[in-house]
Amino acid sequence: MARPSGHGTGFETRRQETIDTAATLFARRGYAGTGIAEIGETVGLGKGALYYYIGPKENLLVEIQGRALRPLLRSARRIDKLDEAPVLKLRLLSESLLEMILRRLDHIRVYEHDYRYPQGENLSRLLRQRREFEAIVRGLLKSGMETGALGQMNSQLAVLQFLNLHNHTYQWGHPNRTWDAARLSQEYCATLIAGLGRNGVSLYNVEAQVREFRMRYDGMTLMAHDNND
Amino acid sequence: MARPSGHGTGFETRRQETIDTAATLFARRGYAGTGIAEIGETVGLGKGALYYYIGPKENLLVEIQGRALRPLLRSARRIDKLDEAPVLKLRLLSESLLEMILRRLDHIRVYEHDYRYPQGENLSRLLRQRREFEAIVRGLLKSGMETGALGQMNSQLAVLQFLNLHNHTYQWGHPNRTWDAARLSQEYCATLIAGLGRNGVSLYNVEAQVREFRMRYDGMTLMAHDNND
Amino acid sequence: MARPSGHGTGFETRRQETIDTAATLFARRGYAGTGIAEIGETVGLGKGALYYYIGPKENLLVEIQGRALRPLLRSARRIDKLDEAPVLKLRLLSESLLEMILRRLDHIRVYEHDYRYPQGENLSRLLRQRREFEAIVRGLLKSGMETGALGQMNSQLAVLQFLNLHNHTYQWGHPNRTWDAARLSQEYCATLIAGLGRNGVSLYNVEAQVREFRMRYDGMTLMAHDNND
Amino acid sequence: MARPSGHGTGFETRRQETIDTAATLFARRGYAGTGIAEIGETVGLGKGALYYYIGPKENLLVEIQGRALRPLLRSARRIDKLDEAPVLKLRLLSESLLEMILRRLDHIRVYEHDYRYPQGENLSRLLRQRREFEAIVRGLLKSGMETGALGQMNSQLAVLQFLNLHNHTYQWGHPNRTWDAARLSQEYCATLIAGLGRNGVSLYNVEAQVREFRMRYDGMTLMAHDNND
DNA sequence: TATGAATGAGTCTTCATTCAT
DNA sequence: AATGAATGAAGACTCATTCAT
Repeated sequence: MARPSGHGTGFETRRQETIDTAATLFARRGYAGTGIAEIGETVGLGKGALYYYIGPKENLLVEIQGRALRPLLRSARRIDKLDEAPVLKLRLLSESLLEMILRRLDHIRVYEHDYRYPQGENLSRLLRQRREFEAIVRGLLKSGMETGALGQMNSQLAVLQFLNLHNHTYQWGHPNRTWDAARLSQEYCATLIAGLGRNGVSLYNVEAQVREFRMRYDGMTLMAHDNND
Repeated sequence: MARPSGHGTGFETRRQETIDTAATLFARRGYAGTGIAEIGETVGLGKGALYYYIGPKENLLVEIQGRALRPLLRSARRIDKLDEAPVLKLRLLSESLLEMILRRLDHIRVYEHDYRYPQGENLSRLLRQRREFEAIVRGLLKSGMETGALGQMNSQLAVLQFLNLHNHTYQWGHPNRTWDAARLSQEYCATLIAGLGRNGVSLYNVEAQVREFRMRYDGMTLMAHDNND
Repeated sequence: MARPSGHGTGFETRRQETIDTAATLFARRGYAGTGIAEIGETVGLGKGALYYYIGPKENLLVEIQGRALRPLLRSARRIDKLDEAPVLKLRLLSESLLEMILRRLDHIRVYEHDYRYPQGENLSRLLRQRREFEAIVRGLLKSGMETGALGQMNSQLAVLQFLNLHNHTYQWGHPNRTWDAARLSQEYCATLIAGLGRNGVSLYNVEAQVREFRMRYDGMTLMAHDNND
Repeated sequence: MARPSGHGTGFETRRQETIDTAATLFARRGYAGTGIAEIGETVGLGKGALYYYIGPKENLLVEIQGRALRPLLRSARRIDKLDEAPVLKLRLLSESLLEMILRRLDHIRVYEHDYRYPQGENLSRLLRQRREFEAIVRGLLKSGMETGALGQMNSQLAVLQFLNLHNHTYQWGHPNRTWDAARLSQEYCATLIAGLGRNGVSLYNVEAQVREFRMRYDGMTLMAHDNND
């Protein structure tokens, strides 16, 4: 936990490399099924050094889950605040979520499978973040219904379908998959809008909105990337 | 595997109880995170006795996965052979799948999370069954498209959405949930039919078909229950 | 130990069969490496029944060692009492010993390898018998030297060579071996007589004595066989 | 097998000490009858540390057997290549073998009793080495017969007697025994030469050869000692 | 006579973690 | 910044033994 104050240049780099490796291995064999020694060998560090960089094993899990959830929440909040039509925001959120899932397949898999292991504050932080994300999705869906773009329905049922459709994608995705985040988002949202809407809101309608939005905010990225996640 | 020939009356009962317990514990803490000793304590058997009933730990996993997959495949095959409209069959399959998921939440969770642990023949059997189930779903979706009930689309993308929507439900379901399998199936299928269809195939249409089918085959159960699953 | 008094007809038969089986298995995988369960399966008895016939595992070892040592001692004593030339008696003892070794390869191997396992009275009886056998050999060797048939030498050294030569044979013998006990005995004794003697006592001399002895005591068996060993 | 690359100074020392201890214990109670825990306690290492030094239990057996067989084979090969009379070479080999047996009684006992336990490559290497040693002995015996120093006889029978006489010595030897390797070798070879020879080749002949050889190759050691065995 | 069920100590092995250096 | 050494609890699994029936 409390790391010694001063660290050399390479420290953070090494640390992040180690977390990367752990994510790959945890995804492959599960958190409980992966040994600290294996991680050490893969990154080329002795067991002692591992503890210098990471501390106890659970930290790895916390970091991995944080890497998935933190940027996701950040972009969800950013999108939520946009002054756009709810369905458009849903569509943007969907793509953002799928980008994360496809880009960090390992992390998501670990997050989905091994979220039972953290304990105490780590666990409650995790659940808090998860709930906030869901709340944003629920809010957008409700707004969509209020504007009439989506048909009236139990909002929890709507959230359920939105998240099922998106989150389970990690079970299928391969990095070199045919479909990228944009395409999948388009498909999923088309299904959800037409399906939940049941009133003929055109797919092309939303996609047109998306294109128009992108022109306005050219270059703006809704996903948080790289080093600051 | 080859259990010693003769066994008393209580043997199979005890054995099934033990598998039940294991399913609960595995669902809670994961396969790798649950100790044999813990299972023993919970069912009230010493480590030795556990091995008498079950053999190696992996057997528990195999049994649990079998309990989920075997009856699922059985009802999928049965539904597939019916001489009915593809979309109706999809709706029946959906309900059958959700029934299993809700009735055996523990088993499904174990199946989804710990399917990497079995090895050799156990693993390949698992994958074979999984693929067969998917193939049936894909077949029905294609037929649905051919009859025009569903819009034309990449069939893999359709399978993906069908399974995501259904399978991820285990992450939400509680036994005392508001929604039962019938209700969820109705919702999911409405979404998929309208969403994948994109052409106004009426929801009520399918549900009417379902009601009519149930009248004809009154009492017939498509889910395999009880002792033979 | 204290077996219930009355036993059915088959009891002793079954018991001996079980010991046979144990000897085979112990020879193959060692005493410590062979499980009670394995023995039970091989003879077709449940674990409970095994205890009815045999009692604790160590009994098997004691029985097996007894089966090897008891008849050996009996014939050694019988030969020792004969009123014949010492070297002839050595030759007869040699053949008797080799017969036992070749006929009961399993038992001898168990006896040689696993004699450390018995404890207490079992162990001391074993050692007592072993010493008696050696004493007889030593006595005969000494007499042979006194009569001048063998050269003078340290008698312990002579015993050592006699027993090494014979006892180690179990490591080589196969049931269908080219050489039978008579042939091996002839060879070994030729070596020992000429070797220990170092004075030209002819091999043929002894073998002639053997032939002549056999004529006189035609049909008499020096080895104790079968059920009474 | 593949030990992690870097190891401190004490590592190999500790490791060898552990193997020493294991040899003593295995000799006393057998491989299968000796627990890892017992070895640990005796050397003063926890179970974990034991695995750090040795790895799986079988490694101990392999090391012990190697310690006996490797130097034996090395000196056998060296002796075999000498340009001396076959019977002299046999006599040198005999002493070399007895030196090993008396110096490493524990190891030899383990080697003779527990050679069934290694598996796979370990087992086949063992058997290969054993056969090579026998082949050298057989070769020397045959040469001895060809030169007329030994009488004609079945060579397998000669090997049998040579090895029986030598190898079984481990059952008798104590470190503080009256007879050392040189004396025993002299005795055994005298017996074998006269016994197998049956033609009056003088014992003193060979011993004279030995003395003369030792003068020529003064200080040369045929046994491999120390750290490199 | 024989069995099925149960036990619990014991088997070898692995693991996360610590710490002196 | 990193390592080699050590620990000890826990891992899965086996085994000889017992006993009610």
